Amino acid sequence: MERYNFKEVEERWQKKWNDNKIFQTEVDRKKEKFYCLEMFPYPSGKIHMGHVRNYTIGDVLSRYKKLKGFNVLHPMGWDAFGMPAENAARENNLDPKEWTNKNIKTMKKQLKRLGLSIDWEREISTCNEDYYKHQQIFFLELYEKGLVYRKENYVNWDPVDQTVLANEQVIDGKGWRSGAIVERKKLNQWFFNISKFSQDLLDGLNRLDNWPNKVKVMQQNWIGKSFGCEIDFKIKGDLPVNNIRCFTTRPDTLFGFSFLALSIDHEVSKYFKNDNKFIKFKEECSKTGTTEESIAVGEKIGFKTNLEAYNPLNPNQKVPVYFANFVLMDYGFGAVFGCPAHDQRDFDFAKKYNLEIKTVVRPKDKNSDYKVEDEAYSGPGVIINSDFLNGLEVPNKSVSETIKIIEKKKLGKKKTNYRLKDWGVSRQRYWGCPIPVAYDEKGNVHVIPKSKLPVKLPEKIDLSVKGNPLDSQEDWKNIIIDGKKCTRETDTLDTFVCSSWYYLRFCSPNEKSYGFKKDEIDYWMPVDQYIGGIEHAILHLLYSRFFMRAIDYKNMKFNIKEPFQSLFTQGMVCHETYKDENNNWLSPEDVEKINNNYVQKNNPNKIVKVGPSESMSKSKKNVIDPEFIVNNYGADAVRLFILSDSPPEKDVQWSEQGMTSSYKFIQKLWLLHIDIKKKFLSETEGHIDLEIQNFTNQLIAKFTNNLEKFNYNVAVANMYETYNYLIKITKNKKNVKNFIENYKKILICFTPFIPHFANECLNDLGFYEEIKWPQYDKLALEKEEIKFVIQINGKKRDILNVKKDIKEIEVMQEIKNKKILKKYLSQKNIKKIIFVKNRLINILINE
RNA sequence: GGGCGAAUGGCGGAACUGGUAGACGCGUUGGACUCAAAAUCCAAUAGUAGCAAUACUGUGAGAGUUCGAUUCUCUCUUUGCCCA
Repeated sequence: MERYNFKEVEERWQKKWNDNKIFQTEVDRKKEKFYCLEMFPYPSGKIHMGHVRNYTIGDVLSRYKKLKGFNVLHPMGWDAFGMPAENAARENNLDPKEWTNKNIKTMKKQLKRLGLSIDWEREISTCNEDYYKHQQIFFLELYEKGLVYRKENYVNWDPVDQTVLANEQVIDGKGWRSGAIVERKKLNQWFFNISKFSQDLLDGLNRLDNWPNKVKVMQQNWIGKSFGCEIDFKIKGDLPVNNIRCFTTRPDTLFGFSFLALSIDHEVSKYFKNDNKFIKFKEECSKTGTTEESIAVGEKIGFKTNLEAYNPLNPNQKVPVYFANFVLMDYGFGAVFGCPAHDQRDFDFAKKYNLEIKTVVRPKDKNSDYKVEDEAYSGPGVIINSDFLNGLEVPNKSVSETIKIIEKKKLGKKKTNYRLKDWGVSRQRYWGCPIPVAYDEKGNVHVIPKSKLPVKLPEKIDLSVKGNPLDSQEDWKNIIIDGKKCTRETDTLDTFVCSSWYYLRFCSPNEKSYGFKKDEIDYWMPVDQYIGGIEHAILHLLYSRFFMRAIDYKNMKFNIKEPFQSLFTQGMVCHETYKDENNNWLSPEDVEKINNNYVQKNNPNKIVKVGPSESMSKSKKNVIDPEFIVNNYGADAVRLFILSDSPPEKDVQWSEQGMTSSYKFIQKLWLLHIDIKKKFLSETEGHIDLEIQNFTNQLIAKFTNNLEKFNYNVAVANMYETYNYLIKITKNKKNVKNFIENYKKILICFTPFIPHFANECLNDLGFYEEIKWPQYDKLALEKEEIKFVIQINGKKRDILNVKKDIKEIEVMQEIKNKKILKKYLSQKNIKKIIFVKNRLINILINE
């Protein structure tokens, strides 16, 4: 029997698509566009199963939309700057550029082998000068518009590697690479003024109807809008300080006030700069990281000043003023009032320094004797022990009423606060986009003129030095601007900047003068469907939303504000984890299943411990190499399997059996195809078979619906159902004139999933014209005969095959003839009959 | 601690708007083919009882609304993710 040679067929079709430039796209204003974008990969070496899943989901959608007649833009590129390249280069004494480009070459070949419908003419790579040149122009434009600025800020500093770490590189307070305890250090850094758009970014979420609610909620929390009030506290002491301004969201707890805490960077600190004890305290503080978590978990320490603050609502009360390590300058005004009874951090602090803990809120189910004892109470309740605030409901009434009183007494005013902070974009790294500025000897900023862009990265660098390699590139660093000796900025841009506008570049990938062409943006944008992992729910997606606004700000006049119309977040690919007797991870390749026991392949006496299924990761060795799978089973089979077992938004469990069954399914489809072709292709004389016509019509309806709703796993199930049906009728039916016509429609439905196979079969039937998504007949869906359910007292007792639109009386007639129902209905009183047209009848009787 | 989601056979999962629960796949069991195995094909497969027709139970637990609830409401349990 002829076997289906997936390798030969798939490579032939891929060549054909490539040679005929099938997926190349141009602006065509007569056609409706569809921009399908998957998050572009980091070129780490080889593609992994997560990529296969992500890009297959996007490919099914792109192919479907193309068949529906849309002008589909489906591009691909590389998020090519970043630390792994620098690290790999350092370890292996390579050039990061060479390393990256080699990986891109490999991965591109692997992606092509999957048969993705990508317009490779639009390929971009963020580490190319013709990409980052435009990014530098954007940077300067944002600088001119006042959306970029420089300020001193704290960073996580690894004292061993002499480098700055991102928050996620700090693990348990230690550097991920060196293991050194991370310090807080102040550095001059560049910032994007994203917080300027806080409200706009928040408002924009309301218009994103096709985003998962989860992601919108996460962004909303990240932006963190809160209402509160700023209050001026009067200060007594021997320093020239009269007032300290605080921000608080809980002014209603002012009567529980027992200390005032300042950030060590608060301007009051200038009076202590020569105080040795304070200097020591500052050093202590620098040992805590900068993340909100490390501050919450870490020990709270304070430095008592000789100042005292008056309670604005109770001028008889005076409390001490401290510097404290849990107050950051970024929040409010770097000063908070402490109410230990109702804030855990304040509580910890008060316990340590023996400060008063005064309860001013009681839970609703407690009486006014309630006292906070072991931990702070921050829940809802009623105000107590607070003079004129007593009895107010916490938090809704109490906060707003207190603010009113404070405003009336002119002690402070209502204020909206956002948690979202400006985006620090400076990275002390080589392998990133250079920031196009320089500094003169006095430290003044000079921008590099646009005509001198791009500022290219120096080619031959010494990566073995500690810290940022660019710092030691003297010949690159020193330049003359306007006759002045200047030094280049040696920090490079956060790679999130590169990915914040790549979706725009795809619209005009070859435009030389600017990052994109406005009229092409107007045609292609927004991205109609964006697909990627949930891990980018906040940063990347928020930065992209910001960038769109920042570019538009003051000049561009985009038609749209939001870059991504719809967002789909796909689940991860998981696999069981294996360990040997010494708890070393084992790869699935080294594990074998014999008689329901897992053993090591080369050593069947050694038992393997099977752990839970977790997302594939190199460190746990539970990875399956897509290249190996594609070579063994073919691209179509992999595409089919990766979509078949779970809904795309959920995690999928990799299974060898599942993979094999997808492979076998395609082989079976091929045998079926040969049978159908033999039996029905030359059939021009026979009859028109209504059954297959109905089946096909229903299938198209189901398939269309499932594709529209991303129910790809259900669509795959529809494919199996179709096979089961076709195999049956191919045997039983003969002389059917319309068999092939319907079969062709079915094959077209299959093309988004298994494009090589389905196109091959269509050609094999002599079908060479451009394929279009088949239409279905809505009226024909409502069949003549329907299944009608008979319920007695709400329980299903029988199913009748009846004609459509049957009347209640007719159903009752039918029922009377049914033996089974007689035993339920004879000599019983019918209380009530519920008749639902074309569905069921429910007869209620007395038992 | 807060927010959001999830819970359906041995497993992954399906079920349109409240109307036949378990589609489809995997696994398992039995059979055919074979000297044998693999592959392939056929059949069965929620549980309990029964030779069977069939009956009863059943969508995490408990209540509620309804003629009827996997679906809607409330309470609880477990669990995942994000934030702290």
